[in-house]
Amino acid sequence: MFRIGELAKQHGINADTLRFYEKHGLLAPSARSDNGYRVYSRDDAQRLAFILRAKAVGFSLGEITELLSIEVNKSQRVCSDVKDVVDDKLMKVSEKIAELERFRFSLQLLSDGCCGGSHSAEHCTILQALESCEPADFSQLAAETHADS
Amino acid sequence: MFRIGELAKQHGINADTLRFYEKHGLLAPSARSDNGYRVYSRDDAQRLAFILRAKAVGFSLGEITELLSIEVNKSQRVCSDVKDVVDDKLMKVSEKIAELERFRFSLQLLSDGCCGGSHSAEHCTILQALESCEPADFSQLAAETHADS
DNA sequence: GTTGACCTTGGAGTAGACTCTAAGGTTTAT
DNA sequence: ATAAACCTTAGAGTCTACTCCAAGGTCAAC
Repeated sequence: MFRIGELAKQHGINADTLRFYEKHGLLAPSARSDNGYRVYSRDDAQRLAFILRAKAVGFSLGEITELLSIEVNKSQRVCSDVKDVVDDKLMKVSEKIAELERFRFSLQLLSDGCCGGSHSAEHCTILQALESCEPADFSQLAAETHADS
Repeated sequence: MFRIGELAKQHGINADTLRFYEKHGLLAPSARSDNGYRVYSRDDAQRLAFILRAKAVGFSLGEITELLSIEVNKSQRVCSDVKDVVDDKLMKVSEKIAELERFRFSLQLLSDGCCGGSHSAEHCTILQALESCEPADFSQLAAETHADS
C-alpha cells in the first residue's frame, strides 16, 4: 500500500503524472484512505510498471490504454489482438524513421556541400539550395562539392 | 503580386498557415491593398518557398526563423554560421532516429516472440514481457520463440 | 503549537504547428 | 439585388504528455 508520493518516487516519476494518468483512465488507485489520500495497491503498482514499460518501447498513452484494455481481460482476447497493436506501432515507428532518414539524407547533402568556412555566406551552397532547389530535392548538391575557405 | 488565397493555393498550403507565419514573424506580405487585403510580392513568394523547402528537410519553424535571419543579411554572415545550423539539426535528427530505432528493435522482439494466433492471450509473450520484464530490456524474448497456433 | 512535508482539488500553462470560428467587409458574376 | 467567393480580425481549439499553481486539509516531530 503506497501513497502517491511514494509510488511516484519508486518509479522515478512525478506525483502529478500519476494524477494525470488517473484523470486519463490509465491508472486509478484502488482505494482512498480516511483522509482522502490515494492508496495504491501492489496490483496498482504493477499496472504502473506495465504502463512505464510500454512507454519505454515507444507506445503513446492512447496505445497503452488499448494494451491495458486487452491485458485486463486477456482470457477473452487472443494473441493476434496483442500482436496487431505491436505490429501497428512497429509500422508507425518505421514510417517515422523513414521520414527522418530522408531528412537526414537531405541535411547531410546540404552539410557536405558547404565549406563551413569563415568567408561570406553570400555564395553559401546551403542557402542557395534553400533559395532555389526543387523542393525536397537536393541531389544537385551531391555533385558540386565546394572547396573549403 | 498575389493575394493570400492565391499564394496559398500555389504552394499547396492553407491561407491560415500564411497568417500564422506572419504572426510568428516568418513571412509578412510586403504590402496591403486599399481594402486591407494582404499583397505578396514575388520576393515574398520566394521567401515562402525558402520556408517550405526548409520544412521539407525537417527544420522546425524556430530553426527556419534562424536560417532566415542569416539569409536576409548573408553578406554579414559566414558559411560556418549556416553550416552550424544544419549540423546542429543533423545531430538532433540522428538522435531522434536512434531513439526510434531502439523502439523498433524492442517492438520487433516483442512481435517476433508472439505467435499472433487465435488462442487466448493469457500466455501471450508480449503481455508477459510488459508485465514483468526488466524495463526496456526485452532481450529474453529474442531467445524464446513461440510456435504458431 | 507551529514548522515542514505530505496530501487534496480544479484549473492554467507549455511546446509546435497549425486549424477553425465568429462576425463582418469586398469583389465578382449573374 | 443577391449569392458566391474572397478577404479581415481576434481569439479559441486541437493534440500529447505532462507540469505547475493556488488555496487549502492532514500528520508527525520538536
